[in-house]
Amino acid sequence: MIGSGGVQADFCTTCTVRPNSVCSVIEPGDISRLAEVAVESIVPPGRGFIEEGAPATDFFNVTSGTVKLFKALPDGRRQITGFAAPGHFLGLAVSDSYAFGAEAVDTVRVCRFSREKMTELLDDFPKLERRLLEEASNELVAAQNQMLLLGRKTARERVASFLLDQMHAGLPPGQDGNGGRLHLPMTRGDIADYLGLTIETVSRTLSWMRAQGMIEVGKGYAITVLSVAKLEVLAAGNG
Amino acid sequence: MIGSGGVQADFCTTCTVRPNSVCSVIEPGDISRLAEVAVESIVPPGRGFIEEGAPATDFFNVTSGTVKLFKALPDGRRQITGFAAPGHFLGLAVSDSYAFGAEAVDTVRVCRFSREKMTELLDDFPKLERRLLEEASNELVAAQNQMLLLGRKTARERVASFLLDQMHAGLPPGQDGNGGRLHLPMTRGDIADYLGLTIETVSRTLSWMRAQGMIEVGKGYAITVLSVAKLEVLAAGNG
DNA sequence: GGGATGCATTGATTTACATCAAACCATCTG
DNA sequence: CAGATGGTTTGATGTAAATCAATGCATCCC
Repeated sequence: MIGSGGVQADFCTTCTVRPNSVCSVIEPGDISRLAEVAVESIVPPGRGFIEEGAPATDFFNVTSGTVKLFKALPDGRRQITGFAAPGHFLGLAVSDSYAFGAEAVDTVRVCRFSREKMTELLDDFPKLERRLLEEASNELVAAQNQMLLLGRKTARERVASFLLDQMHAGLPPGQDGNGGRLHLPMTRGDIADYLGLTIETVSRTLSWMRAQGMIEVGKGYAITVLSVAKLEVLAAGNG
Repeated sequence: MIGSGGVQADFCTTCTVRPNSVCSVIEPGDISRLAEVAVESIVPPGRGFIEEGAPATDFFNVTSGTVKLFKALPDGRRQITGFAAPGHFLGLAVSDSYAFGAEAVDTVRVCRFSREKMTELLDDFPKLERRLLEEASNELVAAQNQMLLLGRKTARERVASFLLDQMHAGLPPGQDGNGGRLHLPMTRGDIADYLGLTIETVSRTLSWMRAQGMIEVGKGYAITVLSVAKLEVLAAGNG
């Protein structure tokens, strides 16, 4: 385990109030059970807290910030398999070692559980197991979409799909956020590693979209989507 | 639902004896419960039985043969997200429509459950839910590996990884099958759609591997792996 | 202020793979 | 048997994206 340090609170307080968090399915009366197993950690930007291949000792529940999950090849090539937002659950491995690494993009708060105690919890709270199955199913759908993207979409289609995904991410379905304003805490390098492209191609594609009047690229990590329709045409494989 | 026809038996008989099948976690005394909800279908080669986007009415458990799962873009580009072998579970969608299509590669036998009755089963048999969670976790790991392959590996690395995966597929871990002999029921087109390549590139890569003495390409669907070591070097990103 | 440092952007060139095209070789069918 | 069909292989050419290479532009720190 890398970066197991970081500030630690006595108890995972935030995740009991987050909707969709793992802890939120526990009945209020049983919260004390949770206090025995859950510890909150604050992970600074860039710090890794799950190392690919290391013994899988803990489960995590993200309560704030953004986490990048990735796999790497021996020569350093990296594929980011997903960005985990608050409510997301990490470390659901059947194997006894982690199949992926995890690193904080910005400042991240996670709720940490030991795996063996988690097993006990699962036995006692069937709702929790149902919730995990639901989460895993959703991730599977996302993974299949990403395979289609990585295997068959062009660079422009990938970036368009990514921006559209980011607009809907973390929002209840059927809501379009705040007028296309996106924050995107990750670097161009992270986006490239997520989309199976290079930094240069991501940058060029964003520049091209700006020239087409589809987006505005602001300072820092701000991007504003000006035309969802144009991006949707692109992402679907037309345009 | 496409191709919902096909020969149907009164009851899913094969899946109760298959290790790792969904039915196998049901206690023998409760098999009668299962008989109420499970129906076996035989699906001929090339026939689709799950249509992407159609209402998700059923769950399936593959009991023999090989199924290809795929997603498609409007213009016809296709990505095969996985091949489902016996024991595999299909249709675990949270949404009310299927996120992918499924089609028989060779002759396939599936055990079909209605989703609403499946929900009742889940309530009554906690073991079943545990088994599904395990299955979903394994698929998630496979999906992450595939994302690394699609996003970051070269054509040679992809084909090498595929052949190695196929050698271990369906076997208990730590067993190397029958001397490198592989059957591969799918066409070059299927392999291409699975690896994010074209038919021609798959064919050329296999020819190259033959020329390198790594494999033998037999008639029909037979491929023999002559040097696992060479393939492993390739798949890891060296060579 | 004046380097460093760490992203991001833009341009020139290369290349791995796709595309286009032609055989090849089974199996099937009238 | 001839011809059609569907998958596979091999070759010639094209191109989208990678690579190589500057330059820009913040923030940080001495």
